[in-house]
Amino acid sequence: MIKHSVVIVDDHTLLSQAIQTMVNTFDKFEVLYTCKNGQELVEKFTNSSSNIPEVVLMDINMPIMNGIEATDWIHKTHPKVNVMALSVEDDDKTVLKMLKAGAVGYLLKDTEKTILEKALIEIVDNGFYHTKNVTNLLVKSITGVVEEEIIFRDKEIQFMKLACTEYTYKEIANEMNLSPKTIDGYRDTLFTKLNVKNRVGLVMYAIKNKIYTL
Amino acid sequence: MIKHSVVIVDDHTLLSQAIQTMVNTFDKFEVLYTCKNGQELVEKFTNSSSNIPEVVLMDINMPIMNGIEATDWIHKTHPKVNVMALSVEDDDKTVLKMLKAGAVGYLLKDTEKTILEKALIEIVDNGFYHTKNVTNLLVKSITGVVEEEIIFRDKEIQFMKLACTEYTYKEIANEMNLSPKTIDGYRDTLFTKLNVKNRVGLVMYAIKNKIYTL
DNA sequence: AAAGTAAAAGGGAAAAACACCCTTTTCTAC
DNA sequence: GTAGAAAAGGGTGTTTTTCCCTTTTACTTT
Repeated sequence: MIKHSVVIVDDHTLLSQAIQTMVNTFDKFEVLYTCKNGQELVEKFTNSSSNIPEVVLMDINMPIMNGIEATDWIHKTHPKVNVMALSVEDDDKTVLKMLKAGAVGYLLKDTEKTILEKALIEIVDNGFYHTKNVTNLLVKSITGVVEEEIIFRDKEIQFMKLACTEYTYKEIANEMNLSPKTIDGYRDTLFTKLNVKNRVGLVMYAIKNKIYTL
Repeated sequence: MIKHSVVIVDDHTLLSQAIQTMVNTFDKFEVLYTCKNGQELVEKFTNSSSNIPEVVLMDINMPIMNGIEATDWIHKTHPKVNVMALSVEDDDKTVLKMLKAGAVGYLLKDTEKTILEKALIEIVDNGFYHTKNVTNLLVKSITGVVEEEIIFRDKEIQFMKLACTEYTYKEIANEMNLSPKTIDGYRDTLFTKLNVKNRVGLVMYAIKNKIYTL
């Protein structure tokens, strides 16, 4: 029997190797190789067409090129490859971003071995696998319950990151080579955009939405 | 050949099962069972003496009873059991806490399969396995380079949590049924204690040290 | 009971943050 | 090219934060 090829992308070597060992115990699947991040995957894909698998198991939080960017890239350049997210993150926004990027499945790392096998089989057979949670989320998203992404400009992102430090606004202005007044403007628009009252609210938003990473 | 028994504790089922599969491929080791948190492990241990393994692979971040508490419990009640931490956390304080709790090894999830096997072998043979990083850390800790834990009063903790919200200090004072001036005092002593310049510094400290949880 | 100590409360002043409203410049689409 | 939008900068006043330093209150300890 020809086995379906799988590639695992996760920055934690031990985990990707462990999942590799596990997937290799599945009758219908075998792991082609593992990657530590999206960039490594891109290199593998572009190096040789024999490196293109049928399914990619993709972690989301990775350095250099994260799971969302990598999924997006695969979806655009190799649309036949099925990407399944495999993550600890289960917040609505992240899941939706991953699905928008083209993932055909989303599994939490907190699932059973048998579920992983079942999901892989469904993906090669039907082209997708979604748990109840993800389906519910999709329904919520089309009914508009999930609030849409706020778009930030580069300067705003940069400002938010600096606002998460002990710099005063004057120092931030200096750091960004802008007038303190411009910084005041950024702050004011962000306060309105994000519906926060003060700098602490801004900081909490930046952290929760991973604009500033600890 | 009699294999050495291993128990894996990790709240992410898929990962513990994957590591289980991997450990079972090692010649000298076999997995007895896996647990989702410290509490489950305690129950297993107390239920039957046949549940006591030689080695425990312990994750740190878990709900209900975390890796540090669980390691502490094992160390006190079953001193013959070797606990090896297996975590993504690699900050000095966490590692030291784990070692103080009695862990005889500390591996990052970002290591090779062969290292895990090597570490397991060393642990059953010599009673411990430590990477260079951990050894360096231990040297630092005895030379006092690692700063010791700062102790907070209950009111300070409560204040710090509220300082991470959009409340003004006046509102915090109201919330805590204290005079705004008392709150000023808390803030001032904390600024000194933590060596921060302003409220954002305080917020960042509280988040990094998990006093305020998102 | 007196003394000592630490938490709580307070006064005052300067700096920073916040709010609001307005003008000029730059970019971009039609 | 021009209209409209976005970005940047400006002015002014209010509130909050921050920093010193003092006083009161409460709680031990001897």
